[in-house]
Amino acid sequence: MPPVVMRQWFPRYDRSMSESRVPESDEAPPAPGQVTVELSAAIVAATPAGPSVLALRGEGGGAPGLPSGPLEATHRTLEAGLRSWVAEQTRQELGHVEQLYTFGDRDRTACDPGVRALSIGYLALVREARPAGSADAAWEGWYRWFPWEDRRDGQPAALDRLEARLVAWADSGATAGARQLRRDRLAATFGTGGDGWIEDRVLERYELLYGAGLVSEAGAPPGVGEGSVMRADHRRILATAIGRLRGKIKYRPIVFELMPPAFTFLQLQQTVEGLAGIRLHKPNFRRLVEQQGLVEETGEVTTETGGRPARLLRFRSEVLLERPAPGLRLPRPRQPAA
Amino acid sequence: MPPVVMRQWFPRYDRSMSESRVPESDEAPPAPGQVTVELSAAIVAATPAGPSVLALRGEGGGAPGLPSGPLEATHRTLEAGLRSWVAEQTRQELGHVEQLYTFGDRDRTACDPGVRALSIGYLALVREARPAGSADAAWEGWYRWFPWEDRRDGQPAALDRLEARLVAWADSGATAGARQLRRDRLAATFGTGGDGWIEDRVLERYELLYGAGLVSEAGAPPGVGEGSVMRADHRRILATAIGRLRGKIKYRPIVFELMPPAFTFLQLQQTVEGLAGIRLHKPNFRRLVEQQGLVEETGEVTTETGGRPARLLRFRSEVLLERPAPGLRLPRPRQPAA
DNA sequence: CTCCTTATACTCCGATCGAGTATTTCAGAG
DNA sequence: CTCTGAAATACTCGATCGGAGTATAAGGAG
Repeated sequence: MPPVVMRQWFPRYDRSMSESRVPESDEAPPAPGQVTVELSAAIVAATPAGPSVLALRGEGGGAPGLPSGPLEATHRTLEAGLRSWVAEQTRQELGHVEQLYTFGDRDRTACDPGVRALSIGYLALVREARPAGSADAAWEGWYRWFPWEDRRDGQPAALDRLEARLVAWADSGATAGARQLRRDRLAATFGTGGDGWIEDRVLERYELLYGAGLVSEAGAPPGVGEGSVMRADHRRILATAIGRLRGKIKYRPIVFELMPPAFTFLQLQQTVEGLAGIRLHKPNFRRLVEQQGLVEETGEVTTETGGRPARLLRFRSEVLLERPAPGLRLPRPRQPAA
Repeated sequence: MPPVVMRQWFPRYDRSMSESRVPESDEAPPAPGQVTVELSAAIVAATPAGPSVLALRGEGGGAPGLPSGPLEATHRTLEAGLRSWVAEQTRQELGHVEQLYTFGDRDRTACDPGVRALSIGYLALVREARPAGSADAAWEGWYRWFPWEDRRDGQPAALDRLEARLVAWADSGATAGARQLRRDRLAATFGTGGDGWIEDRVLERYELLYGAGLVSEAGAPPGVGEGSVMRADHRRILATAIGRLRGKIKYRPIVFELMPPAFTFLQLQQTVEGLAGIRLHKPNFRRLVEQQGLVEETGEVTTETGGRPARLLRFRSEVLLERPAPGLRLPRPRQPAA
């Protein structure tokens, strides 16, 4: 996968940055039997090269993580708590925010087993990937952590490597029944061989890879797994975020939360392609967006795109009131008739 | 709405019941600043008359609630904790279980404000609505709590009553801008007038009604709101469950988790209609199910349906591996050309 | 002026799906 | 035994959706 170039839709953005306070984790050590709650956000922005998330450098050379912090008594709502941590650690103005999932497996939190660590993951979308806001925060292409999820240029090499090892994993089941079960699960999540690939099932694929020991873990020697490592369960949260976003663009006009106020058809298409990790047919995508009434022309054009000047569009927020499910149905290659 | 008749697909089920232990809530009073976690399940079963949930009678004449209990240190995972509470309080064998949402607003928990009460809601599906398992548990049609959500026999009277009051609520906004915002939100969630009604948005509708003070609350005089009351935030969890289920049947074959091993087309259709709260076109539903390859014939027929004997079907679980999104697309009446 | 690049417009055609109608097959009443 | 009603099942029509391909327009660089 080519490195994500951080050219922005809005390259001219420039605002004074200020450093953020690192959360102090030594406020009160949790007593045994108690519950701690961590709020984490996968903050996503779109760039021409693909979607990016805001990652915080790990302390002391550790694995990077998502912006996060503990739930505190002062937070009126969970989302408010999340927003306050994000505001403190980054300089982003969050647009759409939604809760993803609450993780709480006892055996998957490496730390003190006497304390129950709940982790509530959130997805947040921002319109422009501003300068990260602190020296510890940086925008990174999200496929860095999920290289097998990017099928825009055909099946990625990472997936080629993984597939062989996944088959080996399936065949290493203890009993014949277990092997069949593993093969079935493999077929359902990875679609075996590229056809039948379902973009949404990011978390299911990650969990399968995790169970099969095929993703890198913090502390493991390099090369043993695919993709970069994240702190705690943050990579799992990111997988959930990607899956949710991929699923949701199909039935809600959520992509526009990632777009600047005015954009071209191709920019919109490339954003969707980046999110979904697949390529789309240009004329059909155009027609789809047009006839869905999701956008309207601003009247202006831009010549920044290279060839013929492109008309600029804006999102028609009225569709939220008009149409029932104004999403961008992703085309699925039609099966040849049986 | 006619009262839900508890005739079962499986009326012949008969197993010795045993009383369940009521959870002791006095194990250790939470200290200020601490976090408590309650796990609650909306357990859903399908009956010919419509979907039902298992409700626990409220103690001392209080409002009924969902099976639930606090997260404990012995629970390995959140789902395991939920299952153990459900096993203790009911006699149901849960099939599909999925996490819905974590609620944690400080101001919406009526009890001790010093303690943060998290509430993690789950959706669970069971194949047969067995006898409730304890004298305190009972199956209830879910539209009892959401009468405005049942559009199977046209727009329900409850919604008629509500609409007038919702418009009044919208028009009582402080500023012109607030009024427009309220009208827009109303249009988006309720579809104003019946067309544009989107089944999934159950929670959004409930939250709007809640905010407008139009749903019954515990302790309020009868008649002030529509629908029955539930303990704590359990009604909110149920709203989330209904919405999730309605959304999910469209892209995953989840209805079959509610069906007995063999069933007829009409039973399947009525189950879907009950869940979605709308009526479907019989021949088209048939064709849809057939050509989707979701079911296969068992070879047997049943005469219990009244007229011509109906063939019995079973779910083809293989489709989970074959097809990408094997859901039951719900038909949406086509708009007359503009 | 040529060529390259991108934007935009249009066509074809199979598959989908809403809507309606006709036919079969049983149970039970007369 | 026959009629009747209820439900199951089968078939048709036509609009539209949407995948795939191709053609044309309009700028910039050389």
